[in-house]
Amino acid sequence: MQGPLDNDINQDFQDAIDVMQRHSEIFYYDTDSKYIENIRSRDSSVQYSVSCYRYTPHSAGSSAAYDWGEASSWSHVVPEASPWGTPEPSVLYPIIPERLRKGRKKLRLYEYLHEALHDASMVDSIQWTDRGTGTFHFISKNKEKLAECWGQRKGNRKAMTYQKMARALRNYSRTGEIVKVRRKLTYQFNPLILQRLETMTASVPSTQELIPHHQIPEQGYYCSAGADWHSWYAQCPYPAEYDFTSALTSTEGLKTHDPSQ
DNA sequence: TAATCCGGGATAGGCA
DNA sequence: ATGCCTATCCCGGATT
Repeated sequence: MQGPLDNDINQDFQDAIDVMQRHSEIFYYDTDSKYIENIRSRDSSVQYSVSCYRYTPHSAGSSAAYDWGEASSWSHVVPEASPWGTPEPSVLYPIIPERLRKGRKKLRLYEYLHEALHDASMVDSIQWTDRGTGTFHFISKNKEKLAECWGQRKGNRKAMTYQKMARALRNYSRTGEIVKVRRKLTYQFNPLILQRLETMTASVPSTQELIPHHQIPEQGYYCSAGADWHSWYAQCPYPAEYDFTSALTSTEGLKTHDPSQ
């Protein structure tokens, strides 16, 4: 349940992020075992803010794959020197560098969209409509850019288009992972999926980490996915089919009951 | 009327 | 080799 106060806090918090995004350029890149995140202010009077994270494999010395669900793999460290004192990184990675994903199942579209929703460079393509309910929308003008990025991320030979990406999104309405909202270019995450994505996001560096913790409301955006179940359930095309118990415990996608069983 | 968006069948490709 | 799952392709209808 989200009260008016929560909404006010969330709105203020979102406003703050919007201001940051408007006045800053946020870049990510990684070195050997470190992931460096920068907010470079467009206002020269404001100093850069830098966050640096060290990725620590659990079995030292081995080539252990990055454990997506393991929060302790990342630790916040103080960078030895400002990355801006070093040559500009030639490659800027998306929020989750693809090469850190090895050993993990293929990136799902809804995971990518969730990433994009936290990616300042994608704010002109996709935005939260209501983060608390997991509702988001594409920006008509730039939605193709997001689709192209998705296609590139997948390594497709042919260019991805919004048409094709939206078709994949509609497939999710069958599994309940994402449903279409009766509003143009607007979709909604399943609350359980959103909760899981938010949990994963919280274990990986994000722009949220750049905000001093004492300034983050305890029930901030990242925790507000506690989810408007009723509104989501109303959108669900096959509500009777969802197995919420297994969905809560499963690490995979939502399962559906086979009526024939 | 054209452009855009949406829905869905068919199929390719990866994976267990 | 097979079946399942997901993404992609493509077309037609609805909406703006």
